[in-house]
Amino acid sequence: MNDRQMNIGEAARRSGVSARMIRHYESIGLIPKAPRAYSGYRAYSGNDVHTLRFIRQARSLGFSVSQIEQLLGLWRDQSRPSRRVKALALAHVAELEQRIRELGAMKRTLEQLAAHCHGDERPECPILDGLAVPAGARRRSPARPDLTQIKPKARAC
Amino acid sequence: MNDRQMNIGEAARRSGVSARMIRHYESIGLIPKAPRAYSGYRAYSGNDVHTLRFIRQARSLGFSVSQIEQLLGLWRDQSRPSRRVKALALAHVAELEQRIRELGAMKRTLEQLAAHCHGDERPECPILDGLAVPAGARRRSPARPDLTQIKPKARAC
DNA sequence: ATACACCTTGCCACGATGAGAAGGTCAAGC
DNA sequence: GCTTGACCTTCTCATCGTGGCAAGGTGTAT
Repeated sequence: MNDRQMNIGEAARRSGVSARMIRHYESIGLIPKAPRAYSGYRAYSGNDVHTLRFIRQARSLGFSVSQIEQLLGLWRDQSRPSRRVKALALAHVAELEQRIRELGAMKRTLEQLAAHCHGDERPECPILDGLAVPAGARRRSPARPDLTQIKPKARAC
Repeated sequence: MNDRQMNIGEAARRSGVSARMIRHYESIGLIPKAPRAYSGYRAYSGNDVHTLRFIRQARSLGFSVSQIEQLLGLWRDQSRPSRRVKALALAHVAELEQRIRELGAMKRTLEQLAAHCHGDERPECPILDGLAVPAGARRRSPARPDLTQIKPKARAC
């Protein structure tokens, strides 16, 4: 029943992946090039929609496109050892934890600064003062190398 | 002693902002155009370095460039009400919290999927199955009621 | 004079997504 | 037939912060 071919719009609606992103995924090789109808329109099957849903789900869990590439490969490989999938998933969990820790550190620092700020009409502001002073100089134990330096992985989500 | 003018490289070293990013910040108007020596080299003062450190610190706390623009404005305005700074900071804390929540939700979902995966040589894999099924349709897994119901917070191996 | 470190500008790339332009295709209604 | 409107095609540009590379000018030390 799902063997009906459909255009990109319907595939987008059914999968939850925008038509724009379907084309994008095709262009970067994440999904194979869709066959074209005589009109030049891309033609998708129910199976393709299934794949797109897989991709959307993986994206919503924060997997990068290259990770999804691997996941798709494992998904299609009926004889994969589940060990490899689990390793991928747990590695991603670790990444998520790392990013959560980084954001948490930012939040904590900022909250501490904000806690000391009156937040009224007066100009004195420990928040601005805190930003103006290098992070390490604000510590009780003056560890020279600023271990508080965090490097966001250039990947906002 | 800090009135000495310096080239971009030294300003970068002293502030912790790369020369590249200093030029970038200048080009997008976050910092004013640096005066040029006869050679065409940009000339920076100790004050400029101070500003750059402020920027670096704000970036490391996750403020966006446009937010930093506002913070710089408040920093320079000696008569700002600290209320406005605090509002900015707390709004950013809320953003951070939001992102942390999102990442935490991803992590939790992924951990739950991983917890049910044996992670051995066999191909069966609840992780891939979970990705293949739309999120809403995965309330319970009737296939293995013993695992899903007994272990609420199963930890992955 | 020659080497080398530093500076300049400019373009390209990342990742995932959105916006828009300019044009082709299809199906329904007259 | 013809028009309309929804849908499709490709293309380019923008986001955001950062890095890389290239080609060329400058400054200083040997």
